Amino acid sequence: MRQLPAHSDPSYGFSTTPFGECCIAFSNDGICALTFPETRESAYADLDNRFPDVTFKHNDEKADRLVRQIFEKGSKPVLNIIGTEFQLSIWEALKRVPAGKTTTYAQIAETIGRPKAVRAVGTAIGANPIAYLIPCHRVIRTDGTLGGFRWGLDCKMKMLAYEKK
DNA sequence: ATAAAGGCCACCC
DNA sequence: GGGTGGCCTTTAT
Repeated sequence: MRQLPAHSDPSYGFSTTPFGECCIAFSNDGICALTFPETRESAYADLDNRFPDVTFKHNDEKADRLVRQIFEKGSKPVLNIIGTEFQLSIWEALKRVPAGKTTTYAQIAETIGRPKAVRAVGTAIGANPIAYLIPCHRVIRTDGTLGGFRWGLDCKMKMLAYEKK
């Protein structure tokens, strides 16, 4: 699996979104993480766990600039997505789900040509490193119920309502 | 190498 | 509504 190069000026910072405070991590290669942690400590832990060999510089100013671009201007910044082949195929499929629409875990499994891997699809979606920009909140269960969400079903509902017209 | 844990689903009650 | 068995990947022993 590809790693985040240490020479690419990895940084992170906190900022405010319509869904609460987020932690965003980025480097010269693009955004590598966007999370909605309960506490800052858990945000650090999350980053450290995902990129054990990388030390990030604190830069709230740049973080804030990025967050404004995303949530105020609606632009789609460059992403630097790091994961296994299986995960990448799923996260790419997620990016093709338009805002305001939902899909199901089973449909994603179908899309990537692994119709039986539904359970694994759920796990991989849960491991999505870049919340919102990789729209894991648009995936619900086949029976129409919400399914799970890493940062709480509340947050998932807010995101869906926000996109629903 | 192997076990255990998942943001699931279909099927039963 | 709740419980079981099967499915597949990832992570931690």
